[in-house]
Amino acid sequence: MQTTPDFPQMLRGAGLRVTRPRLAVLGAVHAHAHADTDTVIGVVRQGLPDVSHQAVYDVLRALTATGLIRRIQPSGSVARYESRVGDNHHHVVCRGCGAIGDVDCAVGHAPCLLASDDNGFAIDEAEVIYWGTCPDCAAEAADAAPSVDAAT
Amino acid sequence: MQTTPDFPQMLRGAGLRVTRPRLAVLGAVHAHAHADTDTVIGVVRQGLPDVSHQAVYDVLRALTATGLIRRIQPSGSVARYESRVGDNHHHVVCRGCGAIGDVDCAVGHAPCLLASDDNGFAIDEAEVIYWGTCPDCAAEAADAAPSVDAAT
DNA sequence: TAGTTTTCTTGACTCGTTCAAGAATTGGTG
DNA sequence: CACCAATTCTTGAACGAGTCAAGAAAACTA
Repeated sequence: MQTTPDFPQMLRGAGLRVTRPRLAVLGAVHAHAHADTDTVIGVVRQGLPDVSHQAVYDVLRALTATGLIRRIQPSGSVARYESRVGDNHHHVVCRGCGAIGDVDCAVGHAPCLLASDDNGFAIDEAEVIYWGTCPDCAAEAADAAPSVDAAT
Repeated sequence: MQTTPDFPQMLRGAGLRVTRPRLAVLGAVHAHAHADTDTVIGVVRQGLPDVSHQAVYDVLRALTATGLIRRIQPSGSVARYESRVGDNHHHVVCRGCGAIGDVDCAVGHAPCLLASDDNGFAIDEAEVIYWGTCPDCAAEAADAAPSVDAAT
């Protein structure tokens, strides 16, 4: 675990100018996995109170385009960002609260890249989303309905 | 291939009232796979010109909730609907034009349901989206840049 | 340090979708 | 066949994430 990623170096390496908003956004995404845009704006403004939301949108797009961060967006959710890139991992999403967790690729390396019939598409990535219920929501549901009977 | 699915029967079976907007929406989704809401509205209005967009939204939600149709929404796309349900198939999405194709589950039956580490989530579905380039967009790209050189 | 280009600020705006209240329709019952 | 209650549809407004556009500010280059 790198305790202090060299953000300026990362930006330069991606061909991007090093600016304070960009450092702040990059830092925010590294510190808060799966944060949505609003959360990123909030975190960024803790250090740079006057950053415009537009700047954050621009930066997030630039970072995503250069591969420094990854954008994920499960159905029914707003855009979220994470700093784990290049390792082809996937996500579990809770149907109840929308919580997201990381999941390493299940079947070895790049299993799903082999579709049974690719319709002539040139496939370059397989994105997997596991839908389910997180422990918290499961406990809540069990609490509300402990079992089939036992209700007044 | 069923040429004439019994839509009224399907609605009743799902515990829904049989109304003209619902029959029209169900028919539209069956006739146009992966259509977005706007397309569905357009198709529905060919037969029922005065249906409100709100009714279509309501019906699509009701049909999705009862499992008669499925809603898919790749990142950066609006909501789309399809009538293939219950067979756990997946999708290829073109990065260029957003075209969607169906893909049968690659590794047997329910492969991806086994995540390497489920974070304590109770997983009930694995959704796979293959990202790539459709034949049309590939041809267009090849046309614009036939090879590395050969440009003036 | 000056110049050029990229990036950020400000403010308005779009689009898909949802909310709310009342009118119309459906399916069941006498 | 007529009536009733519940559901569904119409109308019209509203919301929120994200985008567009123009000018000011900052970052790299020489």
